[in-house]
Amino acid sequence: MTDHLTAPLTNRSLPIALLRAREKVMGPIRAMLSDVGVTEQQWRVLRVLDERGPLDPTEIADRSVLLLPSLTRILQTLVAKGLVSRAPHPTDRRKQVVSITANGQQLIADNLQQSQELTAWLRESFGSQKLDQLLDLLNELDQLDPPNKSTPQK
Amino acid sequence: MTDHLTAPLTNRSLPIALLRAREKVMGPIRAMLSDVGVTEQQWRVLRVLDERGPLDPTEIADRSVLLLPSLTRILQTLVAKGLVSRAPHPTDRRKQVVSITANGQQLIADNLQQSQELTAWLRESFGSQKLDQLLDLLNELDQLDPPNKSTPQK
DNA sequence: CGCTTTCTGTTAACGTGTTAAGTTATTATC
DNA sequence: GATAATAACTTAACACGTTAACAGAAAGCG
Repeated sequence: MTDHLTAPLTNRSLPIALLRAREKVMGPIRAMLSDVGVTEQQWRVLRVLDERGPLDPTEIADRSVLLLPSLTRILQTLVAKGLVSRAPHPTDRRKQVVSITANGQQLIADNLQQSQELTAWLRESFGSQKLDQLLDLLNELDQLDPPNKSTPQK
Repeated sequence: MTDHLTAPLTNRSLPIALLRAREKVMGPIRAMLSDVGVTEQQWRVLRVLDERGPLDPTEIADRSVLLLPSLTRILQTLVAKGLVSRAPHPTDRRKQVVSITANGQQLIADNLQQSQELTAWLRESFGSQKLDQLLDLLNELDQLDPPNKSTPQK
């Protein structure tokens, strides 16, 4: 075995800690969603569209934390399921406008309560204050600039 | 659009915040690993084996936060690359013993410094104290029991 | 001992993550 | 205003995530 005097042990690794935490909170949510027949990612897209109204794919991808190639496939699935619809953008023919359908809204309405119960469970068992603290730290972390591999100076 | 008076906005959702944070810290690491020709998951497996010595697949999966079916494929790849080796378990013929090879150790040695630099960057730019606080919160979150879908009372 | 149950790992199938390349449409430049 | 960048997707290819089904081996039990 190599010498690890200076190697951060994997159990104190932020990437792994983030993975485990995500695993913990997503487990119950996935269970709920599988009953409805949508994946976690499809649910995120529906939620975003329901929250913000019609959007173009690029903005959907950004808000639901998906890459465009993934979103392309997901939208195809959601259209096939009749949960969203697409229309050409009025002025820019490269773009599309994606909207949630009535069926999509219904799916959300049908599961929102259970979703909120899971959120409430988390807030109770973990502690409201600590949860907010955690969210603040994560959001703050997200504001960081990635390490400069020769700072883009265009 | 549906009424969202009670729906937690996605930008205050813990699962999404965890995703974004993970994205932030993994970006630079992925860049480093792609130069070496191993994926993030393969790197995790190698790190674990290097840290703890030979292990059976189940424990590797647990420690590197992978599901067994994924690990099965990853180990096949790593064996093919000559970075790990497998041997039958001495007493339990269901099990295997997976070890990192000299090449695997060399790969880690070659990249450990850069990996640590990324960790150091994170600690500096985010703040050592906040990083520890974040890790503590995440680990604590991981200790929670999932919501009781009829508490397992065997 | 024979049989069921549990454990360990694999395979299969489908959806997503990630990178690279390709298409069509818009914008910038000379 | 033709041409070279850019932008908004899409497609393709490969790896992983997730669930379910499966095969072999060990444990529990009658």
